[in-house]
Amino acid sequence: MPRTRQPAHRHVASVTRALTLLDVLADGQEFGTNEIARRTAINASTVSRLLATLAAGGIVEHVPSTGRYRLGMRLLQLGNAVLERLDLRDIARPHLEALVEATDETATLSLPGERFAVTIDFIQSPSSVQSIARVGRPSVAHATATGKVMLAFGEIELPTGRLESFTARTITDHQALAAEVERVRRRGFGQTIGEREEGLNAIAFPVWDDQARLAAIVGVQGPAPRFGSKAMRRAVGPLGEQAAAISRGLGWRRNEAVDR
Amino acid sequence: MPRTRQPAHRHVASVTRALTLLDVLADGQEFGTNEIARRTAINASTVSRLLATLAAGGIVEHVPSTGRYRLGMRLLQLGNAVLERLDLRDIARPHLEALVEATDETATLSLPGERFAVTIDFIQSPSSVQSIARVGRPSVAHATATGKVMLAFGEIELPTGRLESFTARTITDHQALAAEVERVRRRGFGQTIGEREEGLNAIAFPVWDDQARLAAIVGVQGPAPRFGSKAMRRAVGPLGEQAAAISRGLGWRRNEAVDR
DNA sequence: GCAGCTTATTGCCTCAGGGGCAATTGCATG
DNA sequence: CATGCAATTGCCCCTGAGGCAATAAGCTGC
Repeated sequence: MPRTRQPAHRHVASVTRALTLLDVLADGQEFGTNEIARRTAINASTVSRLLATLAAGGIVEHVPSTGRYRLGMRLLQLGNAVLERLDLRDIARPHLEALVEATDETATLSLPGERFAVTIDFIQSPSSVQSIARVGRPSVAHATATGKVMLAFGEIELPTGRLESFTARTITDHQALAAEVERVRRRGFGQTIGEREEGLNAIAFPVWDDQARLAAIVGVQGPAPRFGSKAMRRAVGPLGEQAAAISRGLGWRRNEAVDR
Repeated sequence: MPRTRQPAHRHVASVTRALTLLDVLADGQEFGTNEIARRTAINASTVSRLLATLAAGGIVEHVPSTGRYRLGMRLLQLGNAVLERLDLRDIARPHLEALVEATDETATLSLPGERFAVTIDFIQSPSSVQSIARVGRPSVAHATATGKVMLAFGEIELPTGRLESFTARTITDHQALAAEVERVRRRGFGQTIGEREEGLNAIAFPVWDDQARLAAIVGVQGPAPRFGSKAMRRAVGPLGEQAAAISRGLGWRRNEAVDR
């Protein structure tokens, strides 16, 4: 099996355009053809034809009653195919449970991505009614504990564009972010205090694969009144332990999986 | 808001091709460019460029170590965006729980699609170790209880192509299928006995929306030794009740949602 | 280590097919 | 009833997508 020529391809414009449509639809709302055309600056006739093509593949669906389009069922299937291969989840699950047991807060497992980390599993705190985690949800790099861990330990450079502000405490300055990432690196874990969402605090630890590269990120998050600095400090120990335990689990699994 | 011209569009070929690639990748395996090219009868250079385009959008990812491609994280996000809008799930959840409580078997909730139904939620039987349900999994129309309900009560015509055989009991004859569907219609629910999978039995009921159209399908399934004909007969009552309860729930919700 | 296989990617050329415009149809609104 | 906006489609032109062949990079067996 040959390898390793880095793809620096000519892209297929119509496919790129189709993906742009999905960007618009990704927030869960329904949109009309013209609405999408306006938001993407693609000609409405083109949008109409692209949507029809995507609809034929089940990627989007046409809602007859409104004449608008939304994401289709096929995406459920595809999304789940992705989930199925993440055996990482199976390994990590008991540790997430242990974490919730120990901290009484919501525990999350995320995978580092290109620009943000993606939640692939979580266990809700028994005390939280409202869901604050969701599979597939992106963790913004500069404003979440998970994201900071990704920046600190993943092999990626810091974001260069504008840093979106979510609350008054969000780090929006590149210098400050670099310093914070350095702190995370030294301290070994990431932390946010109301930077992504008012009153939401979190800490997150890296999970390493057998090559000592960032494989995943585990985090604990909770509402400020309950999960304040004291509770966070108490949670650091258990979280670090469980993160390490998952790393060890990955090691075994990897070794088993190596077949050559 | 204008409406209702039925799209009978010219499709965009490159996008269709891109979707074909996803078909191949959908089973969860990794594939190389040439491998995919062979399976889809698309030229390898085209496949290479399409994959690069999809990879740029996060729909697939390039695994550097093997040089192959697999489905990407973005699909998690998109799949979950679909799930988020299915408030049907929230309505149905307690009823699924009640069903598991009553029958001790796995309960599923599915949405009728074009050619098959899609599982959108389920609760595992406490007695089953092995998972026999999964979100996003398609229920074949002619070989599952859920699928039969879809054929019987959805506004779609029976499949015309070859009926794939999964076990010795799978209905593969169109006449026989028509008769079975008619029986489902009269009896009010669907049933399969080892037709989709050896030793797996199931029954399924329709859920109606306020327009008396098929909105969803609830089912109960279990292994033959435990969930035999007697157990199935016992399960019919509770299943029918819960299905009706969900239909009522939908009614309320719809009425609340109507804003014009 | 070399010869010969396979695989992935890219340059180049050509022409099919995709994009844009404008016309058409269908609703909605005043 | 007139006007306006949305969605789709016919048509034409030209771009950009696809195919071929060349190239690069492994991997396999000897």
